[in-house]
Amino acid sequence: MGQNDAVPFLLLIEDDDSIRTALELSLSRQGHRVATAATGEDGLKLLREQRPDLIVLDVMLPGIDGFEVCRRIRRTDQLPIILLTARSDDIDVVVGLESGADDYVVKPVQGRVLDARIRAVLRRGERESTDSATFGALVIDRSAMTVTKNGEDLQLTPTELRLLLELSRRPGQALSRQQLLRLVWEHDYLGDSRLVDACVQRLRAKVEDVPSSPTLIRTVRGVGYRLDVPA
Amino acid sequence: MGQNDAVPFLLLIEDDDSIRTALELSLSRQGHRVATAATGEDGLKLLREQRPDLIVLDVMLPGIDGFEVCRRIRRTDQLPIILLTARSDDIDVVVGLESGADDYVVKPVQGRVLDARIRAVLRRGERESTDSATFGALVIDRSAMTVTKNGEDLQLTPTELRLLLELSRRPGQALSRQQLLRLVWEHDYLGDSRLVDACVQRLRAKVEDVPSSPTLIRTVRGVGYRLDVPA
DNA sequence: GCCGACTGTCACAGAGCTGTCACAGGCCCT
DNA sequence: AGGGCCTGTGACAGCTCTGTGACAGTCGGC
Repeated sequence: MGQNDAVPFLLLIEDDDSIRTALELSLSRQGHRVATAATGEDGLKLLREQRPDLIVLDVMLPGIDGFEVCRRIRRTDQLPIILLTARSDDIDVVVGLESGADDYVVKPVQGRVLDARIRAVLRRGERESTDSATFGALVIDRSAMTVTKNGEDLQLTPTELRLLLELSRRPGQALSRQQLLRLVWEHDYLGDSRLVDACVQRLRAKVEDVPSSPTLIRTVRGVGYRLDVPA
Repeated sequence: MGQNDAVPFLLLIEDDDSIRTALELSLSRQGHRVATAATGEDGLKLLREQRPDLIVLDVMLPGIDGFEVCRRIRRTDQLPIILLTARSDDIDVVVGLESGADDYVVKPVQGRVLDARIRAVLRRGERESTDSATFGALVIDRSAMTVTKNGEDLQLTPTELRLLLELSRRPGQALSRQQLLRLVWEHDYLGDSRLVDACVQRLRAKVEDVPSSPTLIRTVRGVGYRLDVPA
């Protein structure tokens, strides 16, 4: 199963021998592992046997065409598919993408362009499960609801976590105490309480390297606080 | 906040008035909600305020260009970005995709093509429901609907099984009690009942090695629970 | 340097959250 | 109809977290 290998494992389905060979060579050079097939049937068979990470699929194939291969794959599989074609009609692009492809590339295509598109599609797949933001050594995983600093898990309380999440959604932007109260506490009133300050302090104690001279959660005098993106 | 709306909420960043207006109209017709900005700065500001589901970003912008906007967004945000440009040089495509964009579209572009590409990027490959999933010593067989621990069959009750299945479909992702109620019980309301907690506890008793210090089904304070993939 | 305003820090009491348990009703099977 | 297993509920204890007020420290303007 290719899913978690470091090197992407691709299946290239293309009937034209010279194009197939050229692309296989080029993609191998870019650091991919490549399996190839010349027909849709062979491709579907290889897919089941080898479980690639991504499929590059020519549209004009003998027998069942690329659109149909794409649809059949999509009935049972969610793996990324890039359609490859000589036709650049808009309607083809739409049909291709609607049959479930992730991208549609028009031939002739430079190896490094295809490579870049492959990486973009694979990246997208990885991202679906991890919505994260990075601030220096701090990584906020919004789906797991965890925060790590230099790779170590930080134990944040629910309020601290909500505060950090709201700040991280507006990086570099100063948020007033009033705004933070609304966003994090869902209060509308502001007594002159030290509520926000106290929570910021507790958060800094866990997040900052030197809590007394913070570099991430900066104080904006007369306003509130701001989460900075280190340079 | 666009995250869970049915209608995709897009942010279009494009400095050319006529193109921007045309695209906005076209995308609205395709059923999207659209916000627009004419500069990178305004776009970044709108992004933070409005939290769109996807960004369509022109490359040639006054001030900071599209590539740079893209890179800045990627430091803290994982939302999909489609680059839009008049230049079709291969090198630009590569640079664009490497600055973190999900797709790269060359102007002029038909509305329905852009729409198809937007939908392709947004299409969330609902996590592939492979037949079996493994979490440490735990193996979940979705087609047989059985769960084994160190090879031994576990006798889960129907509700426990549904709960485990829902958690395992989103490994590493924290699910709130509310979400779990909807997914497992098909409730919409959340009284302060201990329902979810009680079921989790029963599940842990069967699934965890040491139920009192669980390593698989983790509590996320203030949120809910999460099924972790052991390292 | 002085002053006022703003911010950081601390300790503590009360609130809130979670884990746990016992129990009653419901469902299914026999 | 009876019995056994599931399931949902409420109560409760333990623990963590939260909000508050007081006070010290810091910053900036004059």
